[in-house]
Amino acid sequence: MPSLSENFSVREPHQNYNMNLQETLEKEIIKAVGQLYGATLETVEFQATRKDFEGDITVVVFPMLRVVKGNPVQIGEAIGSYLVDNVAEVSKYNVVKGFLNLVLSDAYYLQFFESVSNFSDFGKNAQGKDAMIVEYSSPNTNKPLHLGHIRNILLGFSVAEIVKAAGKKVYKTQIINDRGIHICKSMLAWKRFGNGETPQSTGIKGDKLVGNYYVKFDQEYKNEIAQLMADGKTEEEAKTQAPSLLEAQEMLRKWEAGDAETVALWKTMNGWVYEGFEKTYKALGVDFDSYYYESDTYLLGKDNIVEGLERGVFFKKEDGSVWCDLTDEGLDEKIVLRSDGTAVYMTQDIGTAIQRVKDHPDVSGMIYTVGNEQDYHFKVLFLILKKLGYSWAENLYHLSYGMVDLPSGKMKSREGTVVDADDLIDDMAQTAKTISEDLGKIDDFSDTEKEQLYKTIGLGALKYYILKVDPKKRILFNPEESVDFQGNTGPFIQYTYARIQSILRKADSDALDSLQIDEIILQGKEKELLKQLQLFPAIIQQAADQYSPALIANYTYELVKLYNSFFQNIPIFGADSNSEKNFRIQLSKAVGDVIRTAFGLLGIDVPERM
RNA sequence: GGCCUCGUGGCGCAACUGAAUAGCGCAUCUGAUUACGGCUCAGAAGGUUGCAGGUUUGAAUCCUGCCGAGGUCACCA
Repeated sequence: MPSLSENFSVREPHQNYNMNLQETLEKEIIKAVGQLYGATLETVEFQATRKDFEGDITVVVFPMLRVVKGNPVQIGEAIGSYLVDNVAEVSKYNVVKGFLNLVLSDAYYLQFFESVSNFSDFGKNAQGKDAMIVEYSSPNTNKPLHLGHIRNILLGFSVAEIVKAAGKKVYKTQIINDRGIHICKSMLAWKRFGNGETPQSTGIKGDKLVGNYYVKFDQEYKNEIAQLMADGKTEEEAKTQAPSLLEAQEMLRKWEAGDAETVALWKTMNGWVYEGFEKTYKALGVDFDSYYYESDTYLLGKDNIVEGLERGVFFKKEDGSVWCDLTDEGLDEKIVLRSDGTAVYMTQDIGTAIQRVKDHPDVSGMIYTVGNEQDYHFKVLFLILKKLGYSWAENLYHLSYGMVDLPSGKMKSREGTVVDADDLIDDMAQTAKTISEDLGKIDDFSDTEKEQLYKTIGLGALKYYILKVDPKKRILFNPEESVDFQGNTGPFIQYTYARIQSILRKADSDALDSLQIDEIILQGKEKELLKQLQLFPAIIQQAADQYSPALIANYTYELVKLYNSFFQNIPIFGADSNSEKNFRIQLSKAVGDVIRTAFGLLGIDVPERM
C-alpha cells in the first residue's frame, strides 16, 4: 500500500496542462498584491523549493518589500491563501521566513506527463529562420590532432547541437591553416628523407606521416643550429642561417609564386592530412557542413580595410600601415594592414567573417571555438566588426576554453608530451574493456558487439569528462578516473540508460501503449522525477544562451541520480496496481528518452545494453 | 608592469537571475552482507567558498584592494 500520509492528492478532473504555470502565477501574484495592498509589482522571483521544505515552487517575498511595506511572513500568507483560492494547480502553501512555498497538485504533474506523450523530442524547439555559424577544430596541417583539439572539437560540436536544439539553424565549419612555413617544413623533410613514402605504402595515417616529417625537420634544424654554433655563430645567427630553414623559406616563396611542383606536393601532403583528420573526426562522431582554407582566405579582408579607411573606421600612419583606434574602449591601437600593404591575422579574420555571411545570408551570428590564449584577439575582432557596422556583429561569441593539463604535467608539443587524439580514443576503449571484463556483465555479447560497446563507453567517458567542466576552467585530465562507472561520469549515465532499456524490454506492450494512470498517487520520488523532467526545456535554452554543455551534463546527472534512488526504493513491476506499474514504466521510458536527447546534445552515444 | 580568466572539504567538479542549513562523486571512517582487503548497501566525518573590506533584508555569486595560478600584451598565425 502506498503510504497515504505522505500524499495529499488524488486525481482531479482533467484540465489542459498549463505549460506556463510560472507566468500564470506571476500574473496572479501581481494581481493579488494589487488587490491586497494597492501596490504595483514589476516582477516576481521564483525558485525551486529546497528539498527540506514542503513544496514545489517558492516565491521569494523579500523583493516585494521594496513596493509593499510590511511583514514578509504576513504578506506571504496573504498571497499564498489567495493563490490556493484562485489557481487550480496550487493545492497548499506554507511560509518560512520570507519564502512562500507552493505545493502543486499531483494532477498538475500528471497532466504535464500525459501532455508530453513522447519525450524523445522533449525540450527541442522547431528550427527557426535564424542561423548561426559555429566554428571549431581549425587545426594546422603539419601535425596530428591532440587532446587540446579534442576539447575544442567536443565543445564546438556540442554547442552547435545545443544551439540547434534551441531552434536555430546551424552551420558547422572550420578554418584550416593549410598554408605557411610549417607545412613547407614537412614538405622539405619529406622530399629529403621520404623516398616517396605515402600513407598507402606505409600504412601510416596521413596526418601522422606528415607530422613525422615535421618532427624530422625540427631534428635536422636543431642539428644544424648546434653545428653552426660550434663553428662560432651566435644562437641568434644560427637560428636564422640554418640551411634547412632557408630552404623552407625558399619553398614558401615558390609556393606563393605558384610554382607547379611545389603546389602539387603541397596539395598531395595536405590531402594526406585531411584523410587522417577525417578518420579522427569520424571516430569522435563529429562533422562539418563546410570547410574554409587559409590558402583561399588569406588574401581576404584587404578590401574591407580600404572601405573602412574611407569611412573613417581606421586610420593610416605615416609609414602607410593601417590601424584601428580602440582606446575609447580601453584597448590599444590595433594594426590591420602592414606598411607594405599585406594582411595580418586580424585582416584575414575580418575578411573571413564577412565572407562567411555572404556565403550564408541567413546567418545572424557566429560562435568561434578557440582557446583562451586568443581572448584578446577576439575581443578586438568583434569590436572592429561592430565599428564596421555589420548587424550580425552584435551577435558574435568567442567560445573560449582553458588548457588541458595531464597528471604528468603540461602538454608541450615541443617536448613530445602531447597526448595524441587517436591514441587517446583507443586507450579509453581499452580501459573501458578492462573495467567491463572485470565486472563481467556482458559475457553474452559477440566480439564485435563488445568492441563496439567498449568504444561507446570509452568515448562516452572521455566526452562527458571534458564537457561537464565549465569551458573557462583548466582541466586536469586523468584518464583512469574518467572511465570510472561510478559517480558523475559518462558510463554511469550510459549504464542507467541501458538498464532502462532492459526494463522496457521486459515490460509488456500494453504498458507502453497507453498511460492508464487513473487513480494513482504520486510517491515523493516520482513527483521529484517529474519535476526534474519538466525542467529540461529550460535547461536546453539556458545552455544555448550560455553556450554551456556543462549545464546539460550536470542536469542529466541529477536526473539519473534521482532515477536511481527511485529505482532502488520503488518496485517497477511489483507495483500495487496496474496503473502504478504502467506509470513507472512510462516514467522510466521518459527518463531514458531525456537521457538520450541530452547525450545527443553532448555528442555521446547511449548503448541499448551494457 | 597593464589587461583578461580562474581560486569552493584531501582530490575532481556543482550551485539557474544575489537568497533558506553551499551540493555531488571519488578517497576516508563505521556498520551490514560476503569462501574474497573486491562488488553492493546503510550511515558518519570532513567548509570562515584564497585573504581583507564594501553594497544589500540577504553574497561563493556584485564592487574595491591584496595574494596565488594561468593567459595575453608582434607589421606571427
